[in-house]
Amino acid sequence: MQDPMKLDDLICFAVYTASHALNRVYKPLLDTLGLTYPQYLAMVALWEQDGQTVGGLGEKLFLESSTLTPLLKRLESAGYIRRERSSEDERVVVIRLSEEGSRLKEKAIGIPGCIVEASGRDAANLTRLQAEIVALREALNKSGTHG
Amino acid sequence: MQDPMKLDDLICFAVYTASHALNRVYKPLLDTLGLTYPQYLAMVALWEQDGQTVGGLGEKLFLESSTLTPLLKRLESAGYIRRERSSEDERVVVIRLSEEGSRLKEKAIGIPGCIVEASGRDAANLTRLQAEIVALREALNKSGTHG
DNA sequence: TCGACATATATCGCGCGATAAATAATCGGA
DNA sequence: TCCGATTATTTATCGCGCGATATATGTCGA
Repeated sequence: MQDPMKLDDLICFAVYTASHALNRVYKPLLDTLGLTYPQYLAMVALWEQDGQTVGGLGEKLFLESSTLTPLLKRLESAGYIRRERSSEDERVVVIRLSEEGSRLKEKAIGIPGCIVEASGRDAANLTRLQAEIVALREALNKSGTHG
Repeated sequence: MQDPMKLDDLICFAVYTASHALNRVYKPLLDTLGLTYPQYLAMVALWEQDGQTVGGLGEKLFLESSTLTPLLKRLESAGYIRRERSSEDERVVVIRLSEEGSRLKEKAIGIPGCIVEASGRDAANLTRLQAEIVALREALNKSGTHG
């Protein structure tokens, strides 16, 4: 039997380094928008559906509110979003895109295409891989909650 | 044509969240070893081949010396490694496992199996996915160096 | 042998991300 | 009305990751 502890055979190492590689491709693109990678993902979530709550965003992005709150504050001080307490339920904070935040989507619209190109694969191939990675994520998340 | 800006369709989002999911599975396991995730990967690289240089490790792990040096210093102060300047070339720093660092492998040996189990897949399936993710990483890295 | 350039690592500064734990405010039901 | 649950914020801590720069050493050629 082979050594189970080979770096290049670890799925975690593959994902870890792929994540960095993606980050490096994204960085120059996101720099022009003044966004970090997680901030970009939060903006994508908001472009998709404006007016989400902090908790709702956290569920989508798999982030805790203690991570999200400072991140959202940075987006607010950058002028891309507003944070408003809901009048119906004062515990809840609703995130709304500002004009500038909405407009930013136009500048970002080409980014996913750049990534597809950099991946050197066609869209269908990438979609299939993406679905497999999501399945892995789901299995891992499930294993955590079960014990 | 569909909106290219859907969160759940972005490969980057899949990788980003899968990386987090992995991290959460690893965390309790690594806590018992006193290692962080990147530190664990550095140790795996060293268990595989002791006596590597800082630069060599950086190439394997895709990390700059400005990231690696502090990380290795933390491993050194934890007592897992030693950092020794090469006598042949005084510019080079060679990393060697301490006794304790070598022994740590025994405590870590079960971890990859835990991850496989948490993934809910058989080893062959996981190996195939892992290879695909590596291929993605390689393509992305290549795209960066080419321009 | 000297000087210019290359290489290997370290240092510094920066900001962010992530977590845990404590706090506060609010909601809703018994 | 009170108590547990929910939602978000705050605080403190830590490490990662990068770019730019510094330092020391090595190398090669004139």
